[in-house]
Amino acid sequence: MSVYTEKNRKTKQLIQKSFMEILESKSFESITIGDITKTAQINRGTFYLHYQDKFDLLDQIEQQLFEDLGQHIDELQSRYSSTQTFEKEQEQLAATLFSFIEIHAPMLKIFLSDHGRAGFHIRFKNAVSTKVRFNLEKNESFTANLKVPMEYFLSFITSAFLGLIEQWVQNGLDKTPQEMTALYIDIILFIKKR
Amino acid sequence: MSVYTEKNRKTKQLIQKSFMEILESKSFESITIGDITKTAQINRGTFYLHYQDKFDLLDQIEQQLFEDLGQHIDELQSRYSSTQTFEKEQEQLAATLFSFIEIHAPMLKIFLSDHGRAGFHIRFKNAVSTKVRFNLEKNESFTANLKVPMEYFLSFITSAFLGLIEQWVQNGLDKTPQEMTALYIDIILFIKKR
DNA sequence: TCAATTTTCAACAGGTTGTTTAGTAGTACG
DNA sequence: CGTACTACTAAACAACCTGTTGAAAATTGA
Repeated sequence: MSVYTEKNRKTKQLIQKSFMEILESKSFESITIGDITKTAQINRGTFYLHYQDKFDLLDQIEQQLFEDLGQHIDELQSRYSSTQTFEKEQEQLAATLFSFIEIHAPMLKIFLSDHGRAGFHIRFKNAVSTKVRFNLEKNESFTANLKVPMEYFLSFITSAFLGLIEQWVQNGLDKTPQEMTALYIDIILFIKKR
Repeated sequence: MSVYTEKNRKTKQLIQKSFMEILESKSFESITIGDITKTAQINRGTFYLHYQDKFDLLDQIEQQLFEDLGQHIDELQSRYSSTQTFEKEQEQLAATLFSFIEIHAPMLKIFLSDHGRAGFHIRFKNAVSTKVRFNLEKNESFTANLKVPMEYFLSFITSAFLGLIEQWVQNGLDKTPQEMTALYIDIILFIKKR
């Protein structure tokens, strides 16, 4: 029984790996099921035994990514929560995000590019927003002093963060996650000083 | 002669209008040339007399949008340049951008959503970045004090701006461009005070 | 060995693409 | 007026991709 499950899992993984491979040189729009199964060296019909279509395939990869992201952040929260200042915690959150990005950089580079699927940056932003919102709302003085609607502030700050990520990934990860965190703090300080 | 040119122009416009119309209820990926020509009530072959394919069609609409954006900003620059402080000028630039967005909101709402084409937000960001960079580099004290690479700062700030735009458009333009400018300033002030 | 499961193979109808060829309607101009 | 030009139409074409099917083959379990 579990050998069947294992075989099933391996084929799905093979399909995903081949798919991501092709995605580096071809846009999602122009990739056909035939392209994928040819690379994976499996029958075209086999693809349909595992996925409804190529949208379903991408959906599942995306969902896995967002789940991983959530878990990565939750782990941090439970470890360091309330053992340090609010500012330090924000910094820690930033560092966690950057290290997550580093791990998944090849995938993110594609998904954020024009080879990916429309709207990914929005879905990614929402996934991050949920976590950031939770973190910010823990601090009462923060929410009390915020004069603008939370949704606008969240969209502002997570997009800004995503901007750094995009530049970083586009530059081929020219910095370490620690350097990126420092860079992020430097920008905030620069804005404060002006 | 000009009657031919005019007819040609009108057909292209009809195709573009029909295309944008369909794009509200169907994603770019799933739209066929047949969908477009059926809505426009023209022969399918006629489409190919004006565009290479649906990618070419979207490219031309996008390019027009970015040209308009550039012109909109350039106009502002030539009118108010150097007659006010750097900060006021930045504020003016923000206001100009928000008013441009308001005009093109229906199109932007689609292009930034999952009905659009992958990578649009990057291309849009680049178009805005070019203009913002020009504006920032005019101020020597600004560039002198900036410790982080300009590309990272630009990506950070234009993405943040794009985040506000996305939220605004998604909220169905619940504010005026003036209110959005004020909101933008409030966020900057909030970050400074903390 | 026999049954269950996964994958393969070939074929199918239906749809989309981009091109072509021939024909129609309107316009320009000597 | 008549000829040439232009935009568009209509229909057909091969090539390709889709998602599904039915039967067979290969792998694994008991």
